[in-house]
Amino acid sequence: MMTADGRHRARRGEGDRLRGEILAAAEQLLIETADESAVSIRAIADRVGVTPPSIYRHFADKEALLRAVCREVFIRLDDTLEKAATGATNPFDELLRKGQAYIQFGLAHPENYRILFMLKQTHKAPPDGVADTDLPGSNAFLHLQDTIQRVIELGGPDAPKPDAYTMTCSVWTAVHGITSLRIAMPDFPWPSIDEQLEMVTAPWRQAICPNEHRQPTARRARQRAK
Amino acid sequence: MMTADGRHRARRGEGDRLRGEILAAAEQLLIETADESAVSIRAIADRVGVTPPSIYRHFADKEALLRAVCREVFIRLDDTLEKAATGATNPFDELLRKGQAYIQFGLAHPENYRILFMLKQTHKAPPDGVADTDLPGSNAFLHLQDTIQRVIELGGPDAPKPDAYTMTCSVWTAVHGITSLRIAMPDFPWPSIDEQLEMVTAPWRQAICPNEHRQPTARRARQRAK
DNA sequence: TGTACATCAGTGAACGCGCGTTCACTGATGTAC
DNA sequence: TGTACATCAGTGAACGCGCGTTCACTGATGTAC
Repeated sequence: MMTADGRHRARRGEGDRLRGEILAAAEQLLIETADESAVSIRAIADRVGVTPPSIYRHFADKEALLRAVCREVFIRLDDTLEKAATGATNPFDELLRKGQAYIQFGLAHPENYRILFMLKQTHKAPPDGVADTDLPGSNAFLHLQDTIQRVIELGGPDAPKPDAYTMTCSVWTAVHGITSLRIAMPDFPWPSIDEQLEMVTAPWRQAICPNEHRQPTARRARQRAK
Repeated sequence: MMTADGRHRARRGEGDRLRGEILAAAEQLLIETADESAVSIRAIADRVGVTPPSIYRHFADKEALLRAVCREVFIRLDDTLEKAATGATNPFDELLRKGQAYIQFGLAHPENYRILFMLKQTHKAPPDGVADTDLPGSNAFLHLQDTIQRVIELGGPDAPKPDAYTMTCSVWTAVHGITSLRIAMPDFPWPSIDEQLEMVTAPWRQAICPNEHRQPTARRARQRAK
């Protein structure tokens, strides 16, 4: 028997092939249509070239499928942030790079970002019996907390020592604010992202690294790169 | 002829009565069900005690209805912020109060907040021929910009003088981040809102009012209130 | 004051649609003899 | 090497559902004479 569009069906051991194609198609649809409601079981099946019921051989229901998509996107987000961090010259620089990468990731894949952080958390609920810490989303968070811990330790003995966890939440919250508001209101006359990041971080830089001179972000980054 | 649930229908001049009831029902449904998809023409009509087609005598289509709901919510948000500002002892205090009120407003009416700032901007597009500045949403923004202008002027001659518009966007973005991430992920172990606000504003307070002593927000507020 | 009439707010039935999901099935693939 | 058989990935048809919207209508309200 052939698949609807002429592909041969998966062999015995290849059950995961279609599974992967389904996930890829779901993500593709999210990106292309930029419309969560366009991502239906039927549309996904269509895109893969398969009939809707065959989805159910790989996912219990739509909910489980979306949960799997979230998992993929979380992993990709974490990867992106970690890659962005390599090559940083110091923890503060690393934090800045991660922030920029986070925003760029969200703006480049707005509907993916949307299902992670702008919808009800249903899709993100762990399947029964899986601890929160096993979720790929928390990896990105823990990695960020790492960076921030090092930023805090960077400060001189007189610098304020905020709680790393609270500060991680605040940083996340800040970049999420920039990202999600732009996704929701792309037509608003936003200032440039660099301006916004500079405005948010400038006094922090001052407070945490009080012995450095205040300079525009971009200039500092360029100087460090030398 | 009587309405479906026994109310008398509106008299000639009272066309706006049902209109108002429809808007109220739509908002009620958003709040109660906390589920945008539960707000259908049919559900709204049911709630009002009227048949679905009668909605169309008051709104061209569902889109127009949601636009009207947004308008109402924007007005209420602006009111809430302005009320929160009265009684502030200085511009910085005013800004803080507005920030707190904004977050509380969002958390108290999460689905209302959601349709304003977490969905695609379709509902918020002005009807043809209406300038952006006529939208009630921009009132709240302009009022906030006012406050921030005064905060900036509060700083001594040596304090940094950031651009008021950019800074307004940043403040909005910051409180939106706190609000929307909590709405999307209510089960995350967030720090307290006060902690988060303090963490975001502390270095700013330092930078803008460098001649004041740094103190925890709450303590300062209490002292001022005396 | 009484009557004929126009208005128009709201009705009731129906439309076509796309959705998630189910069910019994088919037939290519792999395996045992 | 050839054949009978079990497996199970994917099919095709159908389900019931709630949705937004349309249409011709009804009958209470207000008005003109």
